[in-house]
Amino acid sequence: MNEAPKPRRELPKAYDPAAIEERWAKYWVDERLFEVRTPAPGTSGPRAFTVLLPPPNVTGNLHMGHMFEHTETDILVRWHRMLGETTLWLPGTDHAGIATQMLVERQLTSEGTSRQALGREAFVERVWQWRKHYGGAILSSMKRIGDTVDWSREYFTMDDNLSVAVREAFVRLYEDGLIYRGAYIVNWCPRCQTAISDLEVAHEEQLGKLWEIRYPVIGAPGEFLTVATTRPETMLGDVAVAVNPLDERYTHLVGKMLKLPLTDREVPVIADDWVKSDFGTGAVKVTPAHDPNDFAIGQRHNLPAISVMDETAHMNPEAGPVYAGLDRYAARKKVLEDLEAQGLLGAARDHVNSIGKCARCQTVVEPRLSTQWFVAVNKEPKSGRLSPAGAARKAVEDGAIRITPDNYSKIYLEWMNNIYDWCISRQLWWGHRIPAWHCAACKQITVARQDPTHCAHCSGDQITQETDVLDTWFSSGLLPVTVFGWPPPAGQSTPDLDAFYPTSLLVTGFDILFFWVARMIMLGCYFSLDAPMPDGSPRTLKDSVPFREVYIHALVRDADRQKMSKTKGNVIDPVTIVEKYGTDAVRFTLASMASPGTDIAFSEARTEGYRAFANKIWNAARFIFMNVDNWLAERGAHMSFHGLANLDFTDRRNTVLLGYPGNPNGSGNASTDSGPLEHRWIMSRLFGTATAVNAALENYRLDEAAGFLYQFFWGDFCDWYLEIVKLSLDSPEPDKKTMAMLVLLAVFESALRMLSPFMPFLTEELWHAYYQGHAPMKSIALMPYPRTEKPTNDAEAEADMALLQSVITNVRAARKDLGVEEKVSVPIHIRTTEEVRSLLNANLPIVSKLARVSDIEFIDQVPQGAGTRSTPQFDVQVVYEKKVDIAAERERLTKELAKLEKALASAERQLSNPAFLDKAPPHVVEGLRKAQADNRLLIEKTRKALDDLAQEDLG
RNA sequence: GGGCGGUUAGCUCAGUUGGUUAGAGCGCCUGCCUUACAAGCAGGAGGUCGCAGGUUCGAGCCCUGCACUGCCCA
Repeated sequence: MNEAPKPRRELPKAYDPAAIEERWAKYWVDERLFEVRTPAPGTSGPRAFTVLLPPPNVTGNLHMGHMFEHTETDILVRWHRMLGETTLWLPGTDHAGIATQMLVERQLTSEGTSRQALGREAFVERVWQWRKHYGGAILSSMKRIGDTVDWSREYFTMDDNLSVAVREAFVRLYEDGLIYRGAYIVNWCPRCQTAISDLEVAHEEQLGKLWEIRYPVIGAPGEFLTVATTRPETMLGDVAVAVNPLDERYTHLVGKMLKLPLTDREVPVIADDWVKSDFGTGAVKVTPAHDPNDFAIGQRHNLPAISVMDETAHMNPEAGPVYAGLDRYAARKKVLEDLEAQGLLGAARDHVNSIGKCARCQTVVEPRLSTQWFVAVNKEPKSGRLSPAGAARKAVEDGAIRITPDNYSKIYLEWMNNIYDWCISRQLWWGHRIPAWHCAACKQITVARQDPTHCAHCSGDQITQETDVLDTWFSSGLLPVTVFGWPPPAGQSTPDLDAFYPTSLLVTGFDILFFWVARMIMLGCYFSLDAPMPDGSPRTLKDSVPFREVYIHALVRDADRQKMSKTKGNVIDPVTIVEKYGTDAVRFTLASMASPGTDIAFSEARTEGYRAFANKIWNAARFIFMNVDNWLAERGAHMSFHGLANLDFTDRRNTVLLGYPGNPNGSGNASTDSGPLEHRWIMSRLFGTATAVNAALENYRLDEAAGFLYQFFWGDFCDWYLEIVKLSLDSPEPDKKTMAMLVLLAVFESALRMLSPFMPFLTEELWHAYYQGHAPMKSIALMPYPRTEKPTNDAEAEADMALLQSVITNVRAARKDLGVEEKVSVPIHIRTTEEVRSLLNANLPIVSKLARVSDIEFIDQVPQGAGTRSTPQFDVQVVYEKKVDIAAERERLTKELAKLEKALASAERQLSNPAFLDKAPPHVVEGLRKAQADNRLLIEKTRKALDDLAQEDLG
């Protein structure tokens, strides 16, 4: 077992993330702190919280989007773990068929060879080699940024066990009638030479032309039907021209034949509703083999489909000898020239059309007629279950899956309602090869779990395996069940499915809501039904979902809100930023900007700010350690955690304070109920912050949670509490000092735990330093998260402290008005109530120290004018002889007066309205009355101050 | 063309079921090397909440229209 890296108790003056982060990152992995054993069957442990990592592409590197996604997930995962749940975050990568194949092929090209030269088997072996050597880059980055995943369960979609499951799933869907093979128009990438799914096509608006071509009408010399097209080269594959049946311009032509220019074919004029009369000329050429809409028309009218291009988007012999061999764009040029020459080319108009490009290589996609494998997502299987898409809709409609932000549910359902059959075959070599065999004799297909030797239909042995592989998303869509051991033995479940399925949460980006999320839901709901519930009862839709919650995170953009892209050159590499500012600062930046549904404009300035925050905490720790070490040394004691020995980890009603550490005398009750104000106040703020942070995390408001922590640590703890507590730490009274020490330590320890999910490295370092090698756990990440069932805020302490702060701030401001030097202590005069007076008297040292006040005199009337500040509760005057900047003072007072008068007017308007008094809730009316009274007084005082100023100016 | 969002301080964003004088971070201005922290401390400036109507005692928030803008789908 490794010792925890020894944190230095004597901290360097400045926080240096580079010095600590790699050490802890390695420690977390080496110690296997976040591995989760499968609970033994029948045991009922604490609730499990399970998250499946959306598998990054095995060829990929960590980019800002990953960093953000992982930060959000890790915060939530660490939080749940610290709440005592059995927390499993499962990492892995997918085999990324097209991307990986492309990459290795590029290597081969540079070596002067090719995939074809190598042959399929050797090529696949080569890809495995590549994966072994380079495929883990992103996983290393995950380790570096501290993702608390269970590395022992890491998966890869091409692993043996997952491959067996993928094959089983394919065979099952085929047997259930949900997988079929058919000839359809698919999106074909001529560069990748494979079919790709609808989702892998990115549409782009592009300025093109709409050409008009005249098709001669047969039997009517001189008459033409003019069609409009954006892709003239496809006319060589036309089989008809379609017009709208209601379009009177063309009714007389329907049924007639046209001469197809540049060919010797004749094609009919048909009527179809789909044609829009107001588009182009109202007549469209029909090319079923090269356009999805035309394909549909072709189906409706029983037209043939003539493919005029090959798989590389060059014209084939069907296009005719003149054009065969030309690239599609060269062919377009030639077709246009030839039409022009024959006088058949009409007008060419500018036209913005949407061009589909391959999401991988940006090549313009060619709709292509080919034979592919499909999942019939809208079909109900023979078993009578819901169709995959039907179940996936119902799961969200019924709330079995909750999507956050919830407007994505609508988008999801909208999309699911319009989903088409899913093309799952890819013409690649890298991937799960489709387990289907074609029989040369009877032409039938045999789909089997074990490689067959004979055709299942005619028993012939002339069978060859299908060459296509499966879409990567098919295997990643199965992950939620396959990573837990699906398929189970017949009629049974698996221990992992029992313990971890359905998973609790999926954190992912909007862009793969359909790519992957919808597919996981379809496949998860389908296949998990095989496994009964842990108690043996049948699984229903509610428990068949792959996850109960989906949190859709936003996009990370650059500081100018531009999408990051390699072509724009504005990509921010998270690793570079991490090295510059520290992982914690980057994580905190992302968390604090993670308002659900809003894209993040990532700015380094912001990260710099949060590095300053980390430094602030670092230095607070330095200060605390310096003091506590002296104090301990005086007693010959060291830090320990007596309270923890008795800590019941299952009693999670209150984990804000885990007992008071470092209490070497066994005495010194740290109860603060009646203690000094600052202790009661900081405790109240601590509990209040814990409540707020937990509530925010509950609602995926990481931005709010980060904000609360920032405010507490910097605002409350450092700016106020530490400054005040210095008085007690320097106190000659031992009891006072002990109490301060204990509260300070307890609050700091708790605050570190609260911050830990957000800044795991810094807090780990400081937490270990805190315990000087006597830490109660191997990691702060295994400690209970500060939480309390009953919010125990001390309203009185908070109100008193607010007043004290107000006095201090007003004195500081008045000092500035008079130009008092920072170091100089000055006497003040205060006019206030008896109550405030006694509060101030009880806390005189605080006011003296924080506002640099030498003496306080309570008087009945404070003169208005420079150096005086007024609030509803008090008037305070800084007594100091110095010339004031009259112009500046007048400006300030004038502005102040305007503000007050505006507020007063607003209050008076409302209070004089009977309807308002009648209908507004009492506390609003009361508040307004009080504000009105206060403002009247303050206005009077401000006016007086202005008058005095005028006098002074004259004098 | 269909759908979904956005418009609040110089920048990036919060703003709970409508309720008292709209907040934060960064940036900016002024003064301070006060022994935890100059990656700091203290004080300060800055917004008629895109525009126009409407509902309401009361609108940044609800409704209608408009303008600008982003994304997804076809």
